[in-house]
Amino acid sequence: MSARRPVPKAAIFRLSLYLRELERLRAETRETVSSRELGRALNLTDAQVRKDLTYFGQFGHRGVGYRVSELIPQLRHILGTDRKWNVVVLGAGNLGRALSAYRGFRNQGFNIVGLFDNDPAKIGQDVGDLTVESMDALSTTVQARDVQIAIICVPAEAAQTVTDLALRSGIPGIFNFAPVTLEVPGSTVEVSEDLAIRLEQLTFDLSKLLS
Amino acid sequence: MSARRPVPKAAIFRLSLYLRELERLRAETRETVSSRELGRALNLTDAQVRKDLTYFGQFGHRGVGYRVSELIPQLRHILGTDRKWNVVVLGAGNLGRALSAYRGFRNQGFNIVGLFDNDPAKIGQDVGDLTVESMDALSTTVQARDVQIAIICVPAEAAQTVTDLALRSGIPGIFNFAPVTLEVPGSTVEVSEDLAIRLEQLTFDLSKLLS
DNA sequence: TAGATTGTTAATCGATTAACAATC
DNA sequence: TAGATTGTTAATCGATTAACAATC
Repeated sequence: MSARRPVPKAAIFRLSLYLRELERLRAETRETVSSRELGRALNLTDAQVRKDLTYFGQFGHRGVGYRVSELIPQLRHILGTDRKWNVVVLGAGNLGRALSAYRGFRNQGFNIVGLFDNDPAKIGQDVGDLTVESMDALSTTVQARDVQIAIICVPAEAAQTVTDLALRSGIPGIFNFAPVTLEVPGSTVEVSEDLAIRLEQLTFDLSKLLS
Repeated sequence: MSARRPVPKAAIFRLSLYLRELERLRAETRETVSSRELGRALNLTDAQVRKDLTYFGQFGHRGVGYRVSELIPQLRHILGTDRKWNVVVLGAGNLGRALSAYRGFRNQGFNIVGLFDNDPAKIGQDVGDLTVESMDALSTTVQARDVQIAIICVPAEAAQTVTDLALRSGIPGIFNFAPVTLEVPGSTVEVSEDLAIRLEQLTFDLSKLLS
């Protein structure tokens, strides 16, 4: 393992954008694409595209560009989406139920294998092809179904408790939608998404625009 | 208007985190908070907290810290959440229906005033206190209900078309959940959120952790 | 070959952190 | 007053961009 210079977090994000665009190009049966063209489609410079890719290897062909069908599996491998991930959704409110059924996840190799809630009124309800289970059953399910990711969709007050439960159950990855900063140990991975905050990024610009 | 040094985009995002944390502190009836403490709660340095705030003014009190009930309205004003925003949701699939009913938005001053879809089978359906309307009715609604924001929840293929329709209808702000890079004129504001990509940021780290 | 385009180094730009005088 | 903590400048760090030799 070489002493790897650190890869900017923003570069990882762009890798996903490249992959998304490449899959679009493949659907159009495009065979190659240059860094210039890829950048143009995503509002990035060609230098940025090449730099991001070379953090991980040499994927291009001088004078030619990048072969679409060659680069796609490479990016998938880097991003870890060349395999299946088993996911549980914790919290069966509006958002939890929607994400459980979201095709955007299922298409990308994420299997939603369980939906959990503490509310007795919700337990037993069917949501798509899932049935809401009790949080108490989480630990058993994680072992039985080899779960790697928990999507947290409970209210802010419950998020840390539910996260702790998920981690104790052996789930290493947390995708948090609750509007709270979670404390997780370094041996686990956490990504947070606060949709209201994202909307505030919009209103910040909008306020200036409309004033 | 002074020649304002540019504010990092990341700083705007953190402003929202400060606001969220301050509201939590206020619920606990805390009166003041220091930059050190605020940073600790959010995994940031105290210098970062102070720097971010001073992009917009002098809100603190030397020797004391920041008064919670004083800073909250200041941040709300900066972020544009000291007013109501009227929002329509375009696309009444799983995600669109969930976001239409999402309390996390409603609580923050976002009024969802319409839910639209092109599918005749969906038009007329009730979703919470909304009824799905035809996309054709969008333009009329925007004028009647003074809409500033459209949340795009249609499939990738339809997103640009629906966005163009929203912009033509006079909506200046686009919050896009479709997995596609939109083209919008500079006179409008756009924020994109690809949930599958966010999940890939998690699997990138997770792959390394589990290998 | 000539033209195109990568991979990579060096230069630039921007954001974060450290340090400390101001001051409550 | 002494202790705490801000606001701000300067130093550091990191990320982006420009430039170009390598090469298909």
